[in-house]
Formats: sequence, C-alpha cells, structure tokens
Amino acid sequence: MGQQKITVPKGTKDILGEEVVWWQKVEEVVREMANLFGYQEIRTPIFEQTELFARGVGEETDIVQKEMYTFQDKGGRSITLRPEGTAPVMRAYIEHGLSVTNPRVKWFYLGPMFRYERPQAGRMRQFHQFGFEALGFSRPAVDVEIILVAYLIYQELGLSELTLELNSLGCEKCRPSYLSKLTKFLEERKDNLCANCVRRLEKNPLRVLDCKEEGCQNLFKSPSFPVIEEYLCSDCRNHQFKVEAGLENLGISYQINPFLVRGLDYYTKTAFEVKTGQLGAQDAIGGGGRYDQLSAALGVPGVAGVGFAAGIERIVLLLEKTQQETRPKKVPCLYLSPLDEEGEKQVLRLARELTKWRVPFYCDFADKGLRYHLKKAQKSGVKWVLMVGQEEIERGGFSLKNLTSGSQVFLQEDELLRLLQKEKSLC
RNA sequence: GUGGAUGUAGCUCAACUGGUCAGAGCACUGGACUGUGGCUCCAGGGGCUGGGGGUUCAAAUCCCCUCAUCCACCCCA
Repeated sequence: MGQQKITVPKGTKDILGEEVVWWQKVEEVVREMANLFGYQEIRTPIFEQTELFARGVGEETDIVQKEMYTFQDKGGRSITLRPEGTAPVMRAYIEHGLSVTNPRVKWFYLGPMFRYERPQAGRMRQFHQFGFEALGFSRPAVDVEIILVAYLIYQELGLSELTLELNSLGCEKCRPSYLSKLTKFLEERKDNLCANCVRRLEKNPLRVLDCKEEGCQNLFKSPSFPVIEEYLCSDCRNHQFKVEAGLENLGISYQINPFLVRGLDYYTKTAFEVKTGQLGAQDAIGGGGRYDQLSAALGVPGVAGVGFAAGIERIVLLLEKTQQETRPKKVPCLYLSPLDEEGEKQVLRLARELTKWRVPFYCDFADKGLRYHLKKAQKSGVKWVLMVGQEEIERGGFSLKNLTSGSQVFLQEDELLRLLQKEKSLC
C-alpha cells in the first residue's frame, strides 16, 4: 500500500512563482492608497467567537447558515474562522473603547478569510480580502471617499471595464415599510416565483431581488413592482442623493441597480458592488456600503460605519487575464557566481557589503562551472554577473560582466561598489 | 448542498473500434564546450495512466465507487 500523496486542502492553494508577484503588486497598491488617504492598518485575529458573526453578519445569511468554519476549541468555546472582515473590525472598535476615546477612525486590513463553499474559479475556501472601513462617520462624503479609494486602487492596478453598481437599502426607519410592501406584492404573486424565492420570501424577502430566474425577473419588470428608491425616508433619500452627487463631482460613473442587495444583513443606506464581465459567474471583485446598524447588533448602538472589501484572488485573475504584458518582474541587479570554495567566501563577504549599499543581488552557490552560471544568469534576466574564482582572487578583484552588452571589466572592490551604486537604479 | 464535464511525465498534449515494453514537445540533468551566456547536436532521468474495485485471455481505453479540478446553480470576494 503506497503512501497517499499530501496535497493542499480542498479550496486552498499555494501562491508562488509569477503569481506571487501579482499579489505583492496588489498589496503594494493597497498599502500605498491607505497611506495616502490616512487609513491605518488593523490586524484582527483569524478566528473569533462564533457569536460575533452570528450576531454581526446576521443569523439568516448564507454565510452564517452554511458557510462558516466553526469548531469547538479544547476549552469548549465555539470558534469561527473569520468569513469576512467588517464584524471583527467593529468588535475591535468597541472592545478598545474607541467610541469614547477616539470615535472617528479609518482603518484598512488585508488577509485571509474562510468560507466553506464548493470551490470554483475565483471562489476559494481560504480566500483573501483587503478592506477599508471608516467608523464613526455618518456624512455621505465618507461613502464617496470609500468608493473613491476603491476606484483609485482598481485604476492604479490598470483595471478598466469595471462597472460600479449602486443602491440604497434604506435604514431601520424606512426599510420595514418597504419590506412589507415588497412582501405583500410577492405574496400575491407567489405562484410566479421560483421555489428558491418562495423560501426567501419567508426568511429574507430582500434577497428575492437578487434572483436571476426568468419568472421572477418578469415580476420585477411589472409597473406596479415596488422599487426601494420610492420608499426611502427623507434622510436616506437625501443621503443617497448626496452620494450620487459626490460621485458625479469626481467623474466616477455608476449604475443605479435597485436590485442590488448584499449578502450580509448589516448594510443600511449605501450599498455598492464593483463587477467585471471577464470572470464568469464570480463577477464581483469588490463591494461594500454603509452599516450603521452593525454596532447595535454587537450591543453598542449608534456607531456609524462605511467600508468596502475586495477579493485579491479575483483581482489577480483579472490582472493575469488582461495585464500579461505589464506583469511586474522581480529581477536582482547583480548575479554573484562563485566558481570555487574561495570564491564562495569572497561572495559572502561581498554580500554583506552590497546590503550596505542597498544593491539587490542573488548568490548562486551551485557547484558548477562558469558556463552554467552564465546560462542561469542569462535566463534570470539579470544585467550584471560577478564572477569570483581563483583567477580573481589571485589578482585581488572581481570580474564583472554586462550581459546586455557582453562587455567585461576587472574591478577592485571599491570601484565595483561605486559602479553598482550608480547602476542599481537602472536595474 | 445540486447538476454537468474532465483527470495520462513538473507543464501542454498523443496512444485507430479494449491488443506488443504508454509516446512527443517544452522543462530538467549530463556531455560535445576543463573559466565565458543566448544557437545547435547527442545522451539521460523521470509515469502503479488521480485512487480503489469489477468485466475480460487482455484495460489508459468499458462498468461501479471514491477523490480532485473546472463549469453552472446557489452565494458572494
């Protein structure tokens, strides 16, 4: 009986090689934008008490009903691997007393999330999100800022042909009356709804709006179908108007989608999603909105909040699909080729000097001849190769070859370091 | 969780209706070329054909189960 091959768990993957360079690029852009807008990083635990998500995300959501990685730890506590980032951020805000000491904060995060789902391209059980959250702000200008940050990140990554869909989900004052109108309308036409929607109607009628079945879609087109926009209270209507005006002011185009509802219960007022046409069924590459009711669900009413999160896997898929030619490369400036044991000593000593000058290099300690080293260096795309063997040691210096021009010089260490110092910006 | 498609070398793919030791390209290793790269030529390593069971004289090929991947539903990032 042969040993079974050990592979990654279902729905997870290793990120390596050329792909990891894209990940680094995304993370770099995210951190840069956070820095420019003054959002501080927050790192919350990978797992939380199950109760946080049950109450924060909403008992009726798919996430809580069937997608959570929940287990008992050895102390009998119910623990859940975080399925999303907003509830933990709000938990941290409350836990650290910020509502009293520093009620308005802007945070961003970056890291793995976990949902137990059937894997598919762009849908992993361990997936990664970055997110931006502004807590304690109720002005619509902050909704606009959050969308602007998302917009600029996608732009910086060179992603175009994205659509921004926008809706308002109302608030605790106006949503109930809309819900009863919607429920009434749907109840009266129950026969035309698909089986799924009949079930949704009982549990969470708002989700019916998300249905793509033809029969349900036809209902939505009916002139008497209640559209949420018409039921918003003046506060929500006003808020939505200002968000739209703010986006127009920035030249960010959007589409109002009255059927956009989000899968998490905590959203109020603004909800948005960023979609692409190039990823098949998993077309949402980012989304967010306002969640003024989340803090109340966690026991501290009255903390406003707005944020967005984006999936790094999906962004990388898009980048690989559309940006092949601009894929960032990681090539060192200098390739160090020791040709014998003495050469290795010299190379290691030189490596320490090179770090002082901040010259990026790669040491290849393969026990091979010069031909091998040059071939490898050539393949790596590096410009400069430094050769150190008996010949160089006897003459007390280094042979430096330029692989693009083919020319080669013999240099003393101080000359070498000075040259590389100048050259490193060109590598 | 439901439905469909696909699993052959590290990668991309061959192997007529079941029929001699499962092949090629790329990649890798060694050599031609002992300290000077890209090219060329030669040689080599690699596979329980995803796993298990069955049918058959004979299975990569047919049947069943299982696992994995992909696609769709669902849901979202």
